[in-house]
Amino acid sequence: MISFEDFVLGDGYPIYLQIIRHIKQGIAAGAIGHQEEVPSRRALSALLGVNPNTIQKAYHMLEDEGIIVSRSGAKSYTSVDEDTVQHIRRELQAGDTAVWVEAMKRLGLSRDQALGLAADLWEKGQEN
Amino acid sequence: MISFEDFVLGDGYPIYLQIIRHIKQGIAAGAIGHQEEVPSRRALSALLGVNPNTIQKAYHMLEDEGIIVSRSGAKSYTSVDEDTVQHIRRELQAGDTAVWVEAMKRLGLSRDQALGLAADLWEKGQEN
DNA sequence: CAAACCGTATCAGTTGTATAACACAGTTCT
DNA sequence: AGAACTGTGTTATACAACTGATACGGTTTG
Repeated sequence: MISFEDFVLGDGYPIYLQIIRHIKQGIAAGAIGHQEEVPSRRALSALLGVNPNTIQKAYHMLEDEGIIVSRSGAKSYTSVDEDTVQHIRRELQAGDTAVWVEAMKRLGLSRDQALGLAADLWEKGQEN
Repeated sequence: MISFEDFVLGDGYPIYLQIIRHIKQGIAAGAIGHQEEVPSRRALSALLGVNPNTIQKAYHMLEDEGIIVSRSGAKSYTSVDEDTVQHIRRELQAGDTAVWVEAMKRLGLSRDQALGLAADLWEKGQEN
């Protein structure tokens, strides 16, 4: 069963996109595997305090990407082969990093200044 | 006069927040100084192809932060002392970097893996 | 079988963002 | 003084995101 323990609702960003991202992150990090049970729409909506429709929207889009398989009436499961994992991993890693690099460049930082700042902030948080 | 040449409207992110960010980035990078003229609401709305009310909302919030000074009827100017510049610089640099570091940690990357990925992507773009 | 769950669908309502069309008063400049 | 700008404010409209409530039929389990 996929866990939503460390999941906290962000501010302005659409909830359904946050959920999609959370699951993709879990897959990329290896915390979520193949044929793993997904929380039901109702259960997750109750846990997060959001509307079931919002969860449905997120799951539906994940199903369009082939990451989730749903059968009417039954529980939903993940469906991630090795190619999918690699694809998601590249998508998230390279995407986020490119955005950050662009932001740092626009702020006028040099490569080493930016990397130094990141290295400093890495230690401030816990773990890794 | 503040330039909006290299400014392109993004996809889903609110336009008024993009405008606020663009001006703050210019100040943090040193491209925008003190007592610099800000494009009029009407002129900028025509240039970007958005509604004047959207520009007004962005300028109004910048005025609340003390970054812009507006006198009814006259042109608007920036108002940024050294403390403000430092504050904005920290806000943008540390904020973006903290978000990126958190994302990389959640993806299961080590510090060196993340920094290596960033260093690679830094070269791919132009300049700096 | 029957209860309890599940996915799926529809409807109306609220909020935030953006558009559109104005109006009014203060300023700058010729 | 008068024209052309400026900032400011109002109202109505549109759309996407999210909420709230409800319903239907399929699956699972005791």
